[in-house]
Amino acid sequence: MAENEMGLTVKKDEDFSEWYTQILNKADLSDIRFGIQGFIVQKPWAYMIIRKIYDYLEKEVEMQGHLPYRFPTVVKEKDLMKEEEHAGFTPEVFWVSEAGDKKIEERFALRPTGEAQIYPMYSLWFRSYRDLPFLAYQSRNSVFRNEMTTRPFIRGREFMFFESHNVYNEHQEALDQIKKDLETCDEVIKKKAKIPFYYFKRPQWDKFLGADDTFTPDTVMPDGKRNQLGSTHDLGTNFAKAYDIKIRAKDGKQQLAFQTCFGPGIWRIFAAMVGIHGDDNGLVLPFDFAPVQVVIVPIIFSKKKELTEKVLTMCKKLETDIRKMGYKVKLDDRDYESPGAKYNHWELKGVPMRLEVGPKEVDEKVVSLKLRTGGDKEKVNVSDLKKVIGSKALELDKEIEVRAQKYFKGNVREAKTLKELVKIMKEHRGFVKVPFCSVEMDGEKCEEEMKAETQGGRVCGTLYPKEDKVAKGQKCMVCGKEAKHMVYIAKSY
RNA sequence: GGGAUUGUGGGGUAAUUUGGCUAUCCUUCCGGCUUUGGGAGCCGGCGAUCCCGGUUCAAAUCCGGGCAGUCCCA
Repeated sequence: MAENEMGLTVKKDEDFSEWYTQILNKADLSDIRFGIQGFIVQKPWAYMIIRKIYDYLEKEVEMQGHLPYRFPTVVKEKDLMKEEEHAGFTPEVFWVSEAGDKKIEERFALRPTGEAQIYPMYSLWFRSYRDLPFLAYQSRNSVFRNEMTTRPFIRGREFMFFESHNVYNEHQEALDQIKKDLETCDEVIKKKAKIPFYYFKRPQWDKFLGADDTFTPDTVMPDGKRNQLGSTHDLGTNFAKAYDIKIRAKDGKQQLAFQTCFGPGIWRIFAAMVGIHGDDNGLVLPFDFAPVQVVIVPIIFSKKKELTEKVLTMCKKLETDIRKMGYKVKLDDRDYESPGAKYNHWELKGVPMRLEVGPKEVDEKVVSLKLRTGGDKEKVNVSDLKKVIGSKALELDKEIEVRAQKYFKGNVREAKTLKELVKIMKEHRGFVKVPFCSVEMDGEKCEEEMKAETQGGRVCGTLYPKEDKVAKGQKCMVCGKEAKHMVYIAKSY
């Protein structure tokens, strides 16, 4: 009877929007009642998962030689304006223009992404080709004055961010780094978080302003909308020109430095994990991301003291042993909740593995094990536990991965004509692969027409690094000219 | 950025149309008894009309403004 209030009351397939809102609340992931538009509180269960995403990313890029640093929370107006003058891009920001009751003469902004605050320093730091390459990153939040509808962890005015900003002598080094950024996304987002995605090269009209090329890992959410999980940019020497990042080359001449920047959207990755892996009972988490990996639920009886003692003694020993094995374990020995209530609670939170221990288990020296992804309860000998937790963790991860891949594949379709595309997007959304004339600037007008016809479909780009082949004689689905590329269309957040 | 809609205990709601008595019910939470192998039961208790202004004898209810949320569409 309490089911209606405590568990999820909608099915993910039937109303994803409502499901998403409910799970954020009921799994205790965020609190949207902070009271300033677009700013939310990340509660412990969410933040522990988010921190894990950071851990993996930081480890990956540090292995590539990136150094950590931390820039201030603010950025000078003059430096922001440079970005606009040279790249034509100024994000909407919050201005700091008063301190106490005094006006600040030269106002400054709460920082959006780091280019405008980092590159002026880079201009001071590098003098010689010997100073390069320079690879560094920071993990921190980003603030925009975003007037659009906000959605927790997907679009807000403040969000958790990660950015690397690299400087090179040669353009080839920049291109190599783009590939490494792709590998980083593969490693963390695909392999660890089990989120399938496409790596796109964005069309020229939709790249990061000031970049020569933009690449993005994009996935699709259960409501069929594209979720851009990050981006990496080949900046060429554009920003070096704007921010005066010059080095003395081997031959003695001054030259502009080449740059890349890479920014996985931490919250977007989190939102994808919640939305794609979760089910009608709650969160489903890959084993390594779970704040609690193994929960022990004792079956206890208030009337039978001795029996309860016996059960709890075994549970406490299990807890200690499992912790020693290196797993994050929790013994839920609350005596005022029924076992059923506990099962539902921890399933809502996405704990991967549950061990039940009652009098029967104590006598047989076993535990009953149940996986979050389903299947029957299994009895496991206590002496085999270490081995079994390890193998069950792999089994769970595999199951999550297979489900996610199947889901992703089911959200990719093909269309040859605009009419077909319109029909598909009306019914399914997701990614649709289509023949398209051009991803250079001359293709933009075809996108506009397609966007109007499909009510918001956008060209995500071409697959990278390996573009789809275009069959002979394929025509652009919009203008009918020869199709030079196969591109993917999707609506986005 | 466009449109729609909402704001009542921690969460979900009734009363709002037609202003009026002690603001309804469910749940959570707290205390007690009892119970525990898939969301137990009974008894008792705490707890609310988003903010500012206006109209009125009287405002959760009507009017104006603000703040915030949700949904649909770009």
